[in-house]
Amino acid sequence: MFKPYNPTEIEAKWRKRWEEKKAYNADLKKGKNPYYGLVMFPYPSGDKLHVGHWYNFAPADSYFRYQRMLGNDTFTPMGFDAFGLPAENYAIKTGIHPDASTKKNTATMIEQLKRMGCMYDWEKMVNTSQPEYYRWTQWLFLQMFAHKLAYKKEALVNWCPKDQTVLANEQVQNGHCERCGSEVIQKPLAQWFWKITDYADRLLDGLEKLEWPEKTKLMQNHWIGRKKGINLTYHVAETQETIVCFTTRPDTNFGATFLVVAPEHPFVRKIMDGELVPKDGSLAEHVKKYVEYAMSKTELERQEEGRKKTGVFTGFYAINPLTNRSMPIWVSDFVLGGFGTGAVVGVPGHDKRDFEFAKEFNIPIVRVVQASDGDLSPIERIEQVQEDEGTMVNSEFLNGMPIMEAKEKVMDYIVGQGWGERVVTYRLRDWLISRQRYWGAPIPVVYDPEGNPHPVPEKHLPWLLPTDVEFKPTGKSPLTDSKEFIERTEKLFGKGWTPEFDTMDTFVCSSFYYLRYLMEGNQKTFVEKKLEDKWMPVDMYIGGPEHATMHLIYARFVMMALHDFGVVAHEEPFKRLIHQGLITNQGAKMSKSKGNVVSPDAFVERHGSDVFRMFLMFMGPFTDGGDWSDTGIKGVDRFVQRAWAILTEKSGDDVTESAGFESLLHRTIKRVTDSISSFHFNTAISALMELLNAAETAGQLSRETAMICIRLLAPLAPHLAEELWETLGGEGFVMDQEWPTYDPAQLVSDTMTIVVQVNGKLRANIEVSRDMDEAEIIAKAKEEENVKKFLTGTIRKEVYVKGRLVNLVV
RNA sequence: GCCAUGGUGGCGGAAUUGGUAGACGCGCACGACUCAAAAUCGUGUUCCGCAAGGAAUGUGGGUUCGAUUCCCACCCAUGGCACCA
Repeated sequence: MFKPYNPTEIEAKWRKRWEEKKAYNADLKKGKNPYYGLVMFPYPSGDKLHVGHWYNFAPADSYFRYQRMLGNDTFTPMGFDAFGLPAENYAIKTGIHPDASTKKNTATMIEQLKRMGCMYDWEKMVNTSQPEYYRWTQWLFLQMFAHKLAYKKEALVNWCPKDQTVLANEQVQNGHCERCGSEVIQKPLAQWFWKITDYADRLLDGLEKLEWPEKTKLMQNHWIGRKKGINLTYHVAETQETIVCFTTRPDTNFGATFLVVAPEHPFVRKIMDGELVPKDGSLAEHVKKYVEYAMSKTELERQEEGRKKTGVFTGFYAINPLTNRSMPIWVSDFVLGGFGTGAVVGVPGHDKRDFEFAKEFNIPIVRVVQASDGDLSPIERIEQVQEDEGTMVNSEFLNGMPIMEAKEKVMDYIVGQGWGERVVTYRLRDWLISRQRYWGAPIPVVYDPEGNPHPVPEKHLPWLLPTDVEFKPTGKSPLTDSKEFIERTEKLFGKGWTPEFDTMDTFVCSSFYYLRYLMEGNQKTFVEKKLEDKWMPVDMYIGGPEHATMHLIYARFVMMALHDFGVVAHEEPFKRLIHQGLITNQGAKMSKSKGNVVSPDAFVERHGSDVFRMFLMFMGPFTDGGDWSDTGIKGVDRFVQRAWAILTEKSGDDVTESAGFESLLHRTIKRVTDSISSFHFNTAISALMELLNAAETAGQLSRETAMICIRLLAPLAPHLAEELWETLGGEGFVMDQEWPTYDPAQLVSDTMTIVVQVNGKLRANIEVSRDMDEAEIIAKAKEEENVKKFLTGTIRKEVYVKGRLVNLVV
């Protein structure tokens, strides 16, 4: 009596068996072919798991199951990135302690994750908010401190005067507080930094060896932003002053006609203070007025003004050493005080911003690069500004050289003359790790009565996060409230000693979690070297593209630093990386605040986990994502039921398939293999659907073929595959079986279909045997009725593509 | 503005060393089963046309016997960066 497939009952049965047999618990010491498959660990939000999580985790699991069937000892751990702002905000709103809400949320999420049927090794779970984890976050800080990679300095933070709190960049919208709308101000605060800039070159050069999406590598490249250029020193005429300008294009310096300094530049300060007086005294007043105006502008006002250039002449001139030309010195806010040297040399013929500025204030424009089309006319319109390529003109000894060659030549010359020095600049800035927040790992630092920082000795770790704290914003770090924290510090270090009240950025917690998974019961060291050597780097890391820069740069930096400290053997944490696409709902990212979060629970309840995860994979390529819609889930449900029916009811030992079917089976093995290994689960599923359709037409399957089909299905529908495997008498778990291989000889058939075109238009299909030669095939093609009909006039050309088509041109 | 990625039926999507565009699935239509409905199964389904045939992969051009695929220009969408010298 045929029984339809009942997912609820059967999925529960297999999950129980997997757990009993510890099928997913990797023996980190024994594994011979280590394969470390990792998905970015989730934040345990109150929204529970949504469809987006499933879209990320389930296909990743299918990929790792496939790796396991290829014979790898796969290790796929899971954990929680549990510190962070949402739990703290929730606490402010409801009074529920972040630790309580986090624990509740993680418990729920673990249950949900287990229902997915993923092969996570829960014995190795980590939770960054627990002392046994964050002691290592603090240990990392101590290492950074000991190796002089941690330092304290004043930095500006986004400050909301009404809410009395520091805001993250994402909480600032157009210069205003996201919650109350007040204007956000920049407030200086002494904070801890990690010197990621020391690693800028290595972070950049290391990208080459990584098998990451090119897009992601490019983003990191821009983020680090290495620029090679020169600091050129200009003398200010009739004074003892000099102004240093950074430029990456010294080759165009014969075309320099002005200098611009930022309003914050010391030279401007001297004019305002009356230390330097221009010949025309009234100019000093103008400078003063302009600087006041520029400094008062808010971010918002600057944006509104767009790109229109403003500025004033200072009354002073700089001398270009190359040409001896006097160049007027201007002040303008398009030059940034904090970048480069805070002064730029204006070459309006070959830089668009300089051009706009020169046009605005009638400064001469000189052409020193000939356009690639040979244009040598004066530059009058912005389209003529030649920025990228060309040949030098009007530049004495550089004339006739391509710009790259001229650049090297002129730099050597300038350095030789002592007018400047080569420098490399980076866009990357040091990592500010201090947060004036409660829900994070306390920075393990204490201050002596004189205010000097001292690291908390390792024996006092974990340096516990106090619990006697109010979460209400007061304008200070919440830990300032804790009596216990202050008493603890005085008791351990002495009277007058105070703890650091800031906590660490959660990106610190997530910068090394992949090492903490490799614990194997060991909690005594940060990471066991043998295991690290064996399992790292992560073979495949899967997560969202929003982490392309921050998390993925911080993790690389930390790994490199740990390597230099002698803690780990490898320098790069993630060998291969792929980003899943984003699932939106009505075009928007799913979030509780927008109220568009789709829960997977009802679908899983109704169709089972296998159907739901396959449906997500069938939607389209994994890297694409898409807008959520449940239309079509029925098709996958039907597929599962039909697969169950055919494989259990219509397979037998005494069946022999047709040659055509056997060939299809081998082509399917190839297609499924290729699809899964390139994360195109959608085409893997459609290939299996086609095979099933053919099997239905054939009526019966041999047992051998059925067992191949089940193995192909196993990574995609793990529960169903186990049940089928058992029903058909397979030994052990199907996920422990070998992945099927195909016979290349089966991929080609004896006959082939040749397409016949006349003038490029399809007119007929002919079946020919594989051994027919070109002349025979063309002759056969010409005999087709529908071909003859269109062969009017003489044949001018006959094209034959082997095994594919004939095209007759008349 | 710059950089990156993409644009294919009613819908999700498939197909690229240039060679039958629309696989697979959804939806829809018709039919079978049913008192009926659901479920299931079968047939059809890019558009225009009764048909023969023609048109069609964002738009316009180009290369080619042949272009979704290569080249040029443009439009649109998404993501990232943004006065970075």
